[in-house]
Amino acid sequence: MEEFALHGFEGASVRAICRRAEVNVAAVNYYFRSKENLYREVFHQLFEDYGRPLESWVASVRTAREWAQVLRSWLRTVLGWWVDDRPPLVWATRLILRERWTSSCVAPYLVERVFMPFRAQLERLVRMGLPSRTPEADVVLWVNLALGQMLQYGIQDPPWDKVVRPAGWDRHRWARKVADHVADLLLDHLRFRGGRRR
Amino acid sequence: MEEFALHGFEGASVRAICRRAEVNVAAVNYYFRSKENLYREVFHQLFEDYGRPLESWVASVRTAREWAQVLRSWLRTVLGWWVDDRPPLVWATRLILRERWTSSCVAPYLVERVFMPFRAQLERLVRMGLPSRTPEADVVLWVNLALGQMLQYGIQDPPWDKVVRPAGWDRHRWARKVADHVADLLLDHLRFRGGRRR
DNA sequence: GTCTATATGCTGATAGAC
DNA sequence: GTCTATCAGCATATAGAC
Repeated sequence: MEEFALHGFEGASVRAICRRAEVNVAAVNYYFRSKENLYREVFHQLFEDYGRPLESWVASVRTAREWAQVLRSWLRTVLGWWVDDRPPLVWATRLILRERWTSSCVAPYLVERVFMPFRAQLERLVRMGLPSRTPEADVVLWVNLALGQMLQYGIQDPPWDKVVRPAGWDRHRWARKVADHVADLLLDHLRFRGGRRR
Repeated sequence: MEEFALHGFEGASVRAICRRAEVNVAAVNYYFRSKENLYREVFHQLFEDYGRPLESWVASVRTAREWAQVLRSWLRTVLGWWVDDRPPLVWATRLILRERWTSSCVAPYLVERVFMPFRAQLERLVRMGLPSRTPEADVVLWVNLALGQMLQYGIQDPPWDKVVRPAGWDRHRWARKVADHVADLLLDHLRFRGGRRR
């Protein structure tokens, strides 16, 4: 996972992976048949339950008060994941960002099974704050407003860390500030209209 | 430029570049001394004047009305660049996004000489809408809210294009919608307080 | 199953003919 | 300046000994 996250699919070498795993170089091809299959396996293991723990929060919303709380907590938690620089979260973030801008064979899996369901959670929360006949486009605008911030703050390595965060703020304190800013914005422009079953 | 934009620094091969340029493989090392120097040259040529044409807009703001207009035009124009899929803009976007998440030797140049000045334009516009003693952090929040959208919509290749834009919207019409949404948001929460000389 | 040795191919860089 | 041939090194994958 770490080798792929640091160097990408092409940049990571089977030799380096085997050296770090303390196995011989033939092991990858013996157990996985190819480097590509190993890469797929990494994604399945890393992303199988991505976003799953938050699903119950969204499903439990009943009142306007709960809606506001869950929306804020969801943004705080998820942004917290994206700025986390410890394994395995940092590997997941790096791999998503890599696949987003240079897609490989796993990109369809990542979009369909990981990103779309994850995104659907926020979409559902946003829909609760808009009239029932709101066009799809307006929902997407608000969802992407928030998701754009995830992208922005995922990976804060030099020299780009200077660009993303003011001096004197550590990543976690800043992530909370950003999440609250986005939450305030959403709560300011949306109004709870009751949780609708899909 | 295109080879580096499509495959990255490591993925692009000197042979492929020379084939496409219809020169022999020794030419790169003869003229540039190394592949890395060629890469640097690509960045200098591509980014020397990035964002320059918009600087005069920002400098010309005098009234609240002009401020609102320039802010909106700036966002529309820049987002238009980021969703543009024609050379050389699409190469520039791809290279920025690559360098953002897997930095190489040119990243410091890109941050200092390209991204920071570009970002400073928006920062100046945002500052015009906030009280003079507003903490740095609040300015960064608003600037990044907008810049996060650029990232989000830069490169809309499958399968990620489904994630970013509702069905039935072409990229340019959608980019305008997004820019206006962000502009409305900023104009809603900020108020022109006079352009201050820096 | 585990490992070494090797096959085959591509990489960036360069020596030397023209 | 331009080009071909070649170098040394690394890549994935695999054959075959143990």
